[in-house]
Amino acid sequence: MRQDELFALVDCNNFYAACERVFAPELEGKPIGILSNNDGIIVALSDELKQLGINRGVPLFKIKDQIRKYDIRIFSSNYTLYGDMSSRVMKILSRFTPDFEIYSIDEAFLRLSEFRHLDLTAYARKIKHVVHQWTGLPVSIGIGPTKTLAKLANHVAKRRKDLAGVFDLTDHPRKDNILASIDVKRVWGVGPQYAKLLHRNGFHNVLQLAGAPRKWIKKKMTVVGLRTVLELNGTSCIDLEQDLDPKKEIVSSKSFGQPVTELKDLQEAVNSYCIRAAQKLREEKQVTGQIMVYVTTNRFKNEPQYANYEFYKLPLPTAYTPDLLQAAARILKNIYRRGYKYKKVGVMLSEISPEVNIPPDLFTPTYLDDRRRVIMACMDAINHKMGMNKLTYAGVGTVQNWKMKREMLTPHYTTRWQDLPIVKA
DNA sequence: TCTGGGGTCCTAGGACCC
DNA sequence: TCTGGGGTCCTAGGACCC
Repeated sequence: MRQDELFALVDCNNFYAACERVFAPELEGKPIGILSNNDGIIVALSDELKQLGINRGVPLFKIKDQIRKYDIRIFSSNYTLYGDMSSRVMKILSRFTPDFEIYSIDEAFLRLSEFRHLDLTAYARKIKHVVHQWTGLPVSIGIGPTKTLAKLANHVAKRRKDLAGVFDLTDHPRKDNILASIDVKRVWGVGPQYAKLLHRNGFHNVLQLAGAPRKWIKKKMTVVGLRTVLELNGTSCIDLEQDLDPKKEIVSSKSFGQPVTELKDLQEAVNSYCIRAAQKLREEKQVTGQIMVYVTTNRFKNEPQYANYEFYKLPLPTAYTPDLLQAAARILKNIYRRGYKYKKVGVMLSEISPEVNIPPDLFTPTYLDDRRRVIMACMDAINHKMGMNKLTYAGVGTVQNWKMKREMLTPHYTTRWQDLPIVKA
């Protein structure tokens, strides 16, 4: 716990919508919505779209009328584009301090404790300016003595237009008034459930939450909630996480573009997610000791429902795709029931550990010491060079009835030569 | 017709052991 | 009538994040 820290949270405004806009300037001023996988719900909105009263999470089909009426521009999510723009932003931020944490695709925490002699608001304005100039993306920056307060300052920076996107909450003369004007649900770490609980018990604004009895908070919101309250009071409990620690589980799952009933189609989808999960595993130089597969029908539909899952412990930790495909196929056969319309299947790898830690086995060759690892490395190298899944397994099928919907996808402007934008003189 | 995907952390409670 | 106690490990579930 420390009292003398200073953090900035840099957050790209409406990141996905802004990325689309960078390469299609005619979208300036237009309401924009970005869809989830399968084009199901709105996951990101431009300010113009928010002003129309549309919220994150609303299903596309529910706003069809408004789309026509207000000329709303809708896009499928283009993660290749967003990922590439994100790494550009992060690279720029790293020039301003080596002491920073990439928190999500569009956010980073910067430790500014060593910069306290500077005018931090001016410094943040400069960061904002450079990011915008070099990438075309607008960001907001909040500054505070803890990560939680920096997040909150960022919220204020976004909401109040007079601040021009930068706000420093540290030692602010009107800090209490500001905290008192913000609902607890805006606090990092307070989700819908805890917000309800807090409201029920008379804690409505952030100032009230900061003054809540610590014992009660710990009892009702565990140590996580307690940390949040301490952070609101200026005691830093959540440090930067710089060395990205290896993942503890890897999940690959997607809803289907249309209902799937046949085991064969489910099997293809499971195979394809399995292959993807195994690739991620090897990228991190990890092996897995346990695989889980689950299936579920569409819970929103008024038709027979079924959901099930099963774990399988692998005899030895592995990252060899065929091992996982075999295990997954066996699980799927166990849990599949004929007669249901399936909406989604998923694969989860857990008990993940670094490949160098595989225990030596006297009798069975492990993933490390036989040729399986070499084969995987070859496949990964080829796919990396030639494009995703140029080389794959017959098990993923060729028809792919389950494939997800992406009907409104923009080009891969930054990562595919043939999609490069053309400048007309 | 159409409702996302991928993560993390914490706790309670059961199983098991001595 | 009496029927321990404590430690550890595991898992499921609930909360959160973007």
